[in-house]
Amino acid sequence: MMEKRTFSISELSNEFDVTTRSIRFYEDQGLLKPARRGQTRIFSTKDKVRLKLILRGKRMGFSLAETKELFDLWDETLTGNEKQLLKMLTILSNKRAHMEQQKNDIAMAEMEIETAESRCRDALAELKIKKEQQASATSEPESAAEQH
Amino acid sequence: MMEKRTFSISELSNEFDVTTRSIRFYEDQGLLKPARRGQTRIFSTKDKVRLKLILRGKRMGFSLAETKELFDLWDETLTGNEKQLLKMLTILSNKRAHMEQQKNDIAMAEMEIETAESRCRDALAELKIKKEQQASATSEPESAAEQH
DNA sequence: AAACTACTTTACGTTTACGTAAACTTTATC
DNA sequence: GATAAAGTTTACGTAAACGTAAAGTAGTTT
Repeated sequence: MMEKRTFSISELSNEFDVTTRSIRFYEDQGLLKPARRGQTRIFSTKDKVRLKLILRGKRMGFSLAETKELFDLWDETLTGNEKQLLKMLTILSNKRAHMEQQKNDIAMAEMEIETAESRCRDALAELKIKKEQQASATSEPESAAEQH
Repeated sequence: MMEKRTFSISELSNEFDVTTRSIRFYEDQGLLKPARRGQTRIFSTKDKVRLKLILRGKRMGFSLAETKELFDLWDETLTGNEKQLLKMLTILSNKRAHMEQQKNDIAMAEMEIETAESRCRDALAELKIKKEQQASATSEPESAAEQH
């Protein structure tokens, strides 16, 4: 019932399509904290979840530093004092605002993509008509006379 | 009725909250093509629109090179051959996919932000209760005896 | 005319997020 | 026990997107 609970670096690398270099870099920056067996890194499911969050954060435009700050604050909420908790709430609120902006951006972009697509389709249709005219002009030479 | 049709670099800089350095850099990279009066740049409304698109692209995670490619293809659709138009449609389709991914990411993140917020609120409520208990313990010393 | 303001070019510096190569260790396989 | 496979550290290199400083020009206000 329980998922496999540890992962090698290459397993994560394959699963998330990210280089081992990147994973090690994320550890170096304090975003991941894999255990070790000898020298070898052993990643827990927590590490795996965090890696997923890192990558999603990147897609959303967050820097590694921002994501790390969130992770750190999140850990502190377990034992956190009031100040930390309030700071966390502030940051979460900012993320919300950021996401609202992004939703707006996406909505605008979607509309523009639609108009761009129809412009392309129209242009293609134009080309097609021209081609057909050309074809009929060569196969029915008398129509060339009509062009006078 | 018509909007003012030209802008100085600092006007755009102020309006979009971006440095003049960035604007010049965008020109340097071929994303903007302001006219000149002597040495001085004169930006048209088209430039202004493009600047807006550049910035929104950035917020959406597009590189300047990607945005430039879109601009170039867009211009070509006016005179474009079939190949260019089909390429444009492909790219637009990719952008759509990208945006679907982003919408997914945002939806997930929104959920997680909500759970994070309630965790914070719960923790704050806990702290408040503790504080009140402490306060009543000091103001009503006999309750200390109850702790036996 | 002097000073101010906005604009310009040139060019080197900086941060982020890795890529890439070299040299080494540990573990599994033949 | 050699050799391959997967892992490691160390360290220099790189692309993108500007920041920043220097030095010059062009118009305009005092």
